Amino acid sequence: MGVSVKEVAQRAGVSVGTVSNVLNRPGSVRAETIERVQAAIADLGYVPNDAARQLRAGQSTQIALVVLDMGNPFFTDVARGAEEQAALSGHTLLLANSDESPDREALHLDQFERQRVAGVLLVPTADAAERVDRLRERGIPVVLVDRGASDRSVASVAVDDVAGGRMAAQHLLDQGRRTLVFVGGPAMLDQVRDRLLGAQDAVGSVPGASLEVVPTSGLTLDEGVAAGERVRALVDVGECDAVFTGNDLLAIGVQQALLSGPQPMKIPDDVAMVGYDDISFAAAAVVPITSVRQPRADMGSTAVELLLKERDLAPDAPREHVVFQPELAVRRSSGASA
Amino acid sequence: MGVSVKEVAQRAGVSVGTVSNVLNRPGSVRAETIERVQAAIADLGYVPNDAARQLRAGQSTQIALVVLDMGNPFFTDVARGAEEQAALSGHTLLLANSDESPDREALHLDQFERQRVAGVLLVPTADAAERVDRLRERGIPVVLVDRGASDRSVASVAVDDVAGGRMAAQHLLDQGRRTLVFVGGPAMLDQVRDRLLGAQDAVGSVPGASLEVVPTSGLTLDEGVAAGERVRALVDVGECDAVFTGNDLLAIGVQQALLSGPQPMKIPDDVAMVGYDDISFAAAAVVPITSVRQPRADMGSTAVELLLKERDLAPDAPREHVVFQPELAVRRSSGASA
DNA sequence: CTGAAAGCGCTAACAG
DNA sequence: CTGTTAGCGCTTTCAG
Repeated sequence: MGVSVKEVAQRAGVSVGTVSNVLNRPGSVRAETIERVQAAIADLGYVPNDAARQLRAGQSTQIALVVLDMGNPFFTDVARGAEEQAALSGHTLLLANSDESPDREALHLDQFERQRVAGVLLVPTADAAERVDRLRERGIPVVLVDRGASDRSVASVAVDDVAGGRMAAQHLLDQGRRTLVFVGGPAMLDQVRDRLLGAQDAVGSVPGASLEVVPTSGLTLDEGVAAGERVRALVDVGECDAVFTGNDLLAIGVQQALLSGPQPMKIPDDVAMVGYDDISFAAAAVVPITSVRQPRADMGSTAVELLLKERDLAPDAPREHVVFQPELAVRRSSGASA
Repeated sequence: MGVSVKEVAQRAGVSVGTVSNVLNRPGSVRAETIERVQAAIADLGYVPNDAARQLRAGQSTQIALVVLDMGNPFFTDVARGAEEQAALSGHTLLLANSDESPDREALHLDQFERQRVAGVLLVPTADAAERVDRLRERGIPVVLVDRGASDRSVASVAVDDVAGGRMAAQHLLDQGRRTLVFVGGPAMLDQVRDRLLGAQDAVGSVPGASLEVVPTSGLTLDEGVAAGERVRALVDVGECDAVFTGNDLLAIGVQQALLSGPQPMKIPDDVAMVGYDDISFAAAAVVPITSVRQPRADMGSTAVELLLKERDLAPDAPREHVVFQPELAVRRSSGASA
């Protein structure tokens, strides 16, 4: 179809090998020849064919990132960090969305296998262990993102979600709240589970404090709205004076439900709230939301770094597990300033 | 490196051609042979190499979408619509972010050219006409998204932004507001320009009404916060009683600025607000934001449809220009219910 | 420093 | 229905 090295070579009066050298090892070509070749490239409008190059190389120059929800600013920020870091080494980022569905995740992973990507950064849905092993057997390095993998020989970069959950619950307890509710799910997501574990830990060490769980089937705004209705019922009967949500999208949804309708609740008076991720919308909510902050961009760039290191690691060598510590961004929703 | 058709063929006791047939035209192969080949594929863990397939085909099966801001839910929704439609025809979506930068846009476009993608859906930064022409000369079809292209022979799918702008301003005027401010930029973005034009049109037909422009250098939350400070000053001196922003991110930022500080403004009493895009966060803002709604997912899927039609269109044939009509989602920020 | 030639993995004729 | 073969465009020895 298009213009190929052959035509460029012909036009410049050199061989294809020389054209390739001009493109990839200009140091080994006479200056005058380079010029001639480049003139031919410009004249003909030659554009290298990545597929051919890649077929030859045996591997693509793309790094794939599979996230749980592209509509969640948390993940787009992680992606941004990853993209920048990838660019530094001439790699390009391929972004895919699993929508928290293992099937969609598998579909994407299959596709990446066929593409022979240079590596995969995966925010896993549930136990994606099998899929991960398979990729690695095929020679595609994998780094788990936003989730620890202490038990496995897979590199990972995550935030200490147990600490984050504990931090959130402790903050609520410090404000004198005692009947906490955790909103989040699906339970099989490790991130969610860990945040809940941390919260339970904090609550468990305060006599008289309780933590109930309102499960959701996803970490989205809509799920938050639905869960908010159930939280409202609990508040009404005096069984909830504080809410901790699995992420900020959920928190924003819960808040929306709590504040709407004929009898809007007072936040933080009736219920205090803490979210997770500290996305920029959390600060812009009706009542600005206290949230557990994660170093999003750093997670992305670190994941890429770990991935690139994989190349010179023996298959059975131990892997790095980078764990960031979360911070609490305190805002009005938790009633801390009062 | 990996397993290839050759090894599968050997193992199954057939030729490579037959393996290829099993994969691509199973109808023309005996059932028993198919089984044998598939067993070999499973045993060996064979995964087709896309690069080779693509090299042969001359074109990839990927469709690229370049958006202005991956952090903006508006664009991720467009992407979602596009991805689903693309999947219907066995295509895969490649998402790229220009961050409103023509340079980054060019970088991505170059990369897509090398990849020989099946087509490009582009939300153009400024006048990307040259780049678009070049892609099309190279045989890569292009569809412009979120922006009309009436003057050009390039297919496009957009929303009538002039009508949207007019609608927003008219709504504000209907509430009795007279000193409007438009927040948005950069001015070179066609979407922004059209929305402003529509607003000016509406304002121009009401005696005594005015429209001032507070320019921004991007359509982000942060830019909105910065612009909000300037809006506040205008409100203070009585030169603004209503704000219309180029998109919802800006609106949320402006609102955040207006509501913070020692003297928070009253919305809609002191200033009424209307945004654009109707992203889900608009309804969850401190004061729920009235916004001009665009059919995001439809725009994405329609763009893919137009792109696929391109293949059987003569280079100089006229192109379709799908234009959706926006709707106004009225909420508290514009004071309409009062 | 440059040219010739082999081959990456796959598909599509074309024969048989 | 199945086997053989010729490239797709590129890089990379290996000679010269």
